[in-house]
Amino acid sequence: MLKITRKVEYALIALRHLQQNERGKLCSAKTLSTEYGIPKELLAKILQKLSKENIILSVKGPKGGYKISKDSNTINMTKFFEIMEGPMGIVDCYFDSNCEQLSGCTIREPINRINNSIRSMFDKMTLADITFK
Amino acid sequence: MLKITRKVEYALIALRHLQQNERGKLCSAKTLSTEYGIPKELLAKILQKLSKENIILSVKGPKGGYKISKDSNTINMTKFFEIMEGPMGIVDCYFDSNCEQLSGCTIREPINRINNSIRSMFDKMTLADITFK
DNA sequence: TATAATACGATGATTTTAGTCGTATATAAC
DNA sequence: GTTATATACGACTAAAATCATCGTATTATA
Repeated sequence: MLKITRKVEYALIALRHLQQNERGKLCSAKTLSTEYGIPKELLAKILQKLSKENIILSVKGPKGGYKISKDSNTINMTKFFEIMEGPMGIVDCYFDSNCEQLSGCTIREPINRINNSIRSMFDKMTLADITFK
Repeated sequence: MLKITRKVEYALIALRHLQQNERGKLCSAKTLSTEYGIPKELLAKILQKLSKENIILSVKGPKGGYKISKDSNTINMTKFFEIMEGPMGIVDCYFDSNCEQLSGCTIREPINRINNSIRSMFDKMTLADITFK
């Protein structure tokens, strides 16, 4: 419980690498995959998602690959997690609420408070805090 | 990702009920189960665990059941989560580390910082914050 | 002695997460 | 223009975690 997924982990590893890479230099999914022992196809899809969201930039063809984009610094961790995994909340009932507590949920408020605390914590944390420091 | 489990959810609902119950009055697993629409056997096991950890007190036999213990106020959420689910961390490599990053994990430190932030947040939060307020 | 409760381990089902495969598209180099 | 190497993307399979059930033992009340 309260875990981040491998997808997020892999994304952070890749982003850190690209972030610290020489400016403008491209790095392919294959390179990253072999360097960090991450399944290639899986990493590829992760990089594609990051690219789609303009966190990284992609170049196709031989000698192609990815590099970090300027946007990456401005993104906070809440947004990053939601890009990678969809809506973030410690319980599901915030998004797809088909929860059927017979007599009304008694822990909604306290759960809400926990949730807000976590979100506000990640709001204040930028992607660069993870990929640089 | 970053979700609490149903087990924890059910525990909190049950604890809140017991907390707000008349002092000394017992409440059975069956009662709680039907009142909140929680699978009986599952809830039973959760209550047994809480009892084993002295968060609640159990009485066997007909007219038996559970009631809140005094200890429950002194427990923080980090401890509570760990009682319910074992070691708490946003990644596994803190406990059973058989992680095989070929060239050393590059995100260990930042992940650590996130982890500490979450833990310290839950350290400051008591079970009573959830079951009372 | 029958009944209603907790105690607990084993097993099965479901859901989520992780990983793979196949195919299309773009582009550099020859 | 053909080949090789890269990204793009959707469908599928595998593995793991979570959720739930079952069976049986124990305890204590009436």
